[in-house]
Amino acid sequence: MLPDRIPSGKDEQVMTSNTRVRFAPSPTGALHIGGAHTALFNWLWARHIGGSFILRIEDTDLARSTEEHERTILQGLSWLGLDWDEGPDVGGSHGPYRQSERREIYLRHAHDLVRSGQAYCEGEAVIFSVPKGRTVAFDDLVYGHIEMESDTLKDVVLIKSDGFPTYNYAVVVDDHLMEITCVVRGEDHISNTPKQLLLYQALGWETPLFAHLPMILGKDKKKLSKRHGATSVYEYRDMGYHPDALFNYFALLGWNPGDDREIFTREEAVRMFDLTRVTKKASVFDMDKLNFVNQAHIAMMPPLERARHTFPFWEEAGLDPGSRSEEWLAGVLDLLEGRGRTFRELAEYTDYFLSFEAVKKRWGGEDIDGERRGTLKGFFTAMLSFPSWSPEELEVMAKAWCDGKGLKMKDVAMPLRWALTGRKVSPGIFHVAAFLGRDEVKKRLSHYGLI
RNA sequence: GGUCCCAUCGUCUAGUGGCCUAGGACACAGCCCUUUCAAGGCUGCGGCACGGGUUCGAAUCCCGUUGGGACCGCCA
Repeated sequence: MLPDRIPSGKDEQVMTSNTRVRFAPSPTGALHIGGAHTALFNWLWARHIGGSFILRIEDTDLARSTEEHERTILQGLSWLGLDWDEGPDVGGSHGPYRQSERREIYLRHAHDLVRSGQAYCEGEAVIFSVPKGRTVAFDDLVYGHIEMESDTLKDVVLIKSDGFPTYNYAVVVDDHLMEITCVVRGEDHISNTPKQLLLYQALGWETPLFAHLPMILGKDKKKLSKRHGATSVYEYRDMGYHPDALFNYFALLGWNPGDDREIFTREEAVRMFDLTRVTKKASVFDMDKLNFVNQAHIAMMPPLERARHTFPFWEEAGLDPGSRSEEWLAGVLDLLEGRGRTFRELAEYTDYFLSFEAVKKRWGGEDIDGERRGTLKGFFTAMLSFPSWSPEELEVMAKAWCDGKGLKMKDVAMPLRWALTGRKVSPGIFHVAAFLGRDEVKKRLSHYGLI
């Protein structure tokens, strides 16, 4: 009754086309990390094997479900780059895809169970009587063989007093009717699986395959919650993470391609993904690693795209990137050469290109005494009248000038850095100067009385 | 409490009995590069939870202990 073969290797080609997996969120909040991770693995498997990815909304909790949350979840999935073949918004041949719209169906099958003596009514509720003395077993694609005695289970409420189905019941009815072939969900559902299996048997339905995914925990190894920081994918977007990077990082939580590759594109992940390579141990969400992955993705994206992603963060910082061309903005970011782990940092690290005001707020021209000021004036004046304005030639010129005066490069580079950026760190300062242009550099140096 | 699951560096992991004096990545430390900070390169730190078996041989198989997690809701 339980298909005990798992699709792998050459068999994949045969079984593929009708593979159907689903992500079934409850619209009681934003799309959080755990949900996104589960959705991602379902999507990855569907796309890898050429099957269908179905989205189903489990809105049977009247008190907490809202349309607003449903919209947010759908948008969150889209932001992550996950698309679905059937769902509440796009429809499909196995709808409706909202449980609140399938009440007749749940009621019908519940009554069948009552009629056949496998369930009983208690007030308005319908309850499944768990058969005694049965060993319920299944072969999880990730966790292997799992079995449990039915005697350890309590009867299962099927229909609540409000007429809505419970999770454990609705999930069985829907997965069957929607012809889901493999249920991929969080490991917290392993304990629920036996009672669902009993329901499949009572209804006379074939069971799908199951693949449970390891949980994602916080740094303290406890279930991820607000205490651990951002938990919804939108918070990551707002902090300046690229969806491809979050995608890449999520894919690495509980799975790896089998070689040493850690940075990959969506397409590469689809090609390499395999449910049978999913690990069993719960993993800790590590911001350091996410930052690294995000930095890697920012580094490999096309300059113009990088600029487009940074745009809103410049605006948020009160700057006016719209006054510049996209090419110019992309050029600014090119100067960063790998600096910055998030788009937010990219914007922050380049604010002085868009506004001298930001520089003035950070540095008032202090720490330069009279004697040094005189020396610097000499250099900056020479620099501003130097025929070439290419960063390389400016650097050569500066080096020669310093050598002639017995000075170190940093003796002139650091004051220039402060005057141009208002910071003690920046990309190569002659590259900054070159990009800013001779006039702007002159304006800033003159403001600080350095020419 | 009952049931189920898990257990390799701080973190993510490779590893399916000999290729492992355990490999990679992040983080951390140091060095190189250098006008600063990154990036890049190199080096280092650091792990098979513990105890029994099985075996010529165990991170890998079995049992137990310990630790962690999940479920046991008319939440999902």
